[in-house]
Amino acid sequence: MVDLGLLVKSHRKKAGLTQLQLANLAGIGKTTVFDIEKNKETVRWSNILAVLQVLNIEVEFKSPLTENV
Amino acid sequence: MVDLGLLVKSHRKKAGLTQLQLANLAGIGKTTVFDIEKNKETVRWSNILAVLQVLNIEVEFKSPLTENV
DNA sequence: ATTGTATTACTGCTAAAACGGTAATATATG
DNA sequence: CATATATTACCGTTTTAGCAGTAATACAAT
Repeated sequence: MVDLGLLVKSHRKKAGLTQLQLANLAGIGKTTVFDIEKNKETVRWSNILAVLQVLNIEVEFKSPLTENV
Repeated sequence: MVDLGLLVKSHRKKAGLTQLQLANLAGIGKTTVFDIEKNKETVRWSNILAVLQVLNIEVEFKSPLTENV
């Protein structure tokens, strides 16, 4: 697994956004953005997806069975 | 985005597991496994991770900024 | 067709995530 | 240093995901 929290944080910084701005853009609460950056894994998948979309981050799943997207 | 539900389902089948068995192995409820396979995005990230671990599926995040893992 | 198994669907209850507010700490910036 | 902004942390409240139980439907297999 990758450090999702750090990934989100670095992308947010690169985009020049504060946690609050990112939260608003993603349509979620600031606390949740904070939690995601802290790698709290009990957040909703939908909330993570919302953040990733704003930051233009894609998700890929890989396994020995999948050589595709 | 990929069809995570279908991905989980196909991997589960390949592993010869029922939803209930997968749920038990992942330490979550059968309802949640069902929800994941139905692409319900309001499930907890931790529960998705638990299922992915059992099925040996890895997660990757990609963006124009990340050429690495 | 019938029996068995798996999946899908629905229902309350409970636990906890999400949230805004606020406060304290940290991190700039002048 | 001082001021401003951002981050981290904590706290109630509200919302809701998670869950087991159950029932109904689908799907095999005999």
